[in-house]
Amino acid sequence: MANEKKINYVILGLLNHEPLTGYEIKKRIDRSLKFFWSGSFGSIYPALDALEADGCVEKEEEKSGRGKIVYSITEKGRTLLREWLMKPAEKDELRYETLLKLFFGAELGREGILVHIRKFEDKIRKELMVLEEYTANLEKLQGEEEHKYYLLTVKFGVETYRAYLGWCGEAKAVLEKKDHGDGSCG
Amino acid sequence: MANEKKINYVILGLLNHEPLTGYEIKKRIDRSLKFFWSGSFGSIYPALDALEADGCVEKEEEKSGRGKIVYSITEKGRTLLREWLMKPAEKDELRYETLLKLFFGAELGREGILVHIRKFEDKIRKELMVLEEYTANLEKLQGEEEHKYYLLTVKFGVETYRAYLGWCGEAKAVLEKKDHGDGSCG
DNA sequence: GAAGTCATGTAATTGGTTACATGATTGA
DNA sequence: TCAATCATGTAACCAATTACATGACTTC
Repeated sequence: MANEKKINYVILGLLNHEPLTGYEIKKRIDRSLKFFWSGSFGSIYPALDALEADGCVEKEEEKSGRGKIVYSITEKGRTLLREWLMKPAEKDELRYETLLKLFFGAELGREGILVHIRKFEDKIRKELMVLEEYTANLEKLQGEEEHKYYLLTVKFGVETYRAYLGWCGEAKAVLEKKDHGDGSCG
Repeated sequence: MANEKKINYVILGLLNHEPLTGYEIKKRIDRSLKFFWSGSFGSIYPALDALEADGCVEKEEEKSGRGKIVYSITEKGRTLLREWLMKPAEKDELRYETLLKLFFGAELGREGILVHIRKFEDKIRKELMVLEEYTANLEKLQGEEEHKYYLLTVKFGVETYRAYLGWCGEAKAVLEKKDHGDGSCG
């Protein structure tokens, strides 16, 4: 009941918008929550079972076709979701291996670190383009209450990614300066 | 040997700078890596044992006083660290419960979401002040190669946190507009 | 008919945290 | 003397991922 598996709330939150299969839940996570949350099939399916046993969701098995299992939220589930939403967020956590390597950069040296930064920059640039596309689409499509909140999370992504790119430029400038060497000129 | 416990590299990276006790390693993590990495005693002490058994670190037990155990890195450890540093970063991951709640904000409503955003803003504002202090100190103290990389990670934090605060302002503006209600005026 | 996606699930593992237990040293 | 911090460690737990297994439907 009151366990703290966040995947439960992710599922309830998504089902609160529309009935979905486990597979579709996974897709939603990978598309819309991707940059601030994740979840695997290995956690989704067992969580759906548990939520159903608990009466928080209901399942409907399709008789024809592939026999997919569509879940929808119950009143009990909605209450649980609402209770969780009202509680303060417990953990906002960033875990960037790139920064960890950068922190220990003295052992690797300037050039090696630049490789990491350029790779990071590329990845962010691509993801930013996607998020900017989302922004444009969502801004056209305003109206539904839900879209407003979705758009805010996307804008969060856009602004932090822009800051990342600004930082990448700065970091490269610092490291590409050749005036005080690290022994590389022979 | 080739297991992927990141805590091993955190420890090796820190010991590469200076010999430390397990307790001091924990302090370093909580002070300097805090905003992009974490680690508990429950992972540090066992990892130190394993690294020692592996010949990657050496321990020296203080005979007098508290009998603390000071670890230092070996050549093998340094090699392992260097190998890891050269590999591309595998995972840069952000997991913000605040954004998750925001995403499902339609169920909670405007006021509830504003509470989360204000709390988030406060936390970030405080952390930003700390990071800005670090920046000032590190900029004075330039010279050591290590400080340059440390400073870059701090600057990353400063710029992303500033972007967060900018976004908070924008988000509050969107949600505080009272013109299109959510049923709150009776 | 092959590749790709849709679709559901399980078992083993993992990397880590939390909570607990213990005790020495330091400083008000 | 009392609280805070220094200091080391372990056992229980935990949420989640990875890898695997299976098979139906769709599209070229």
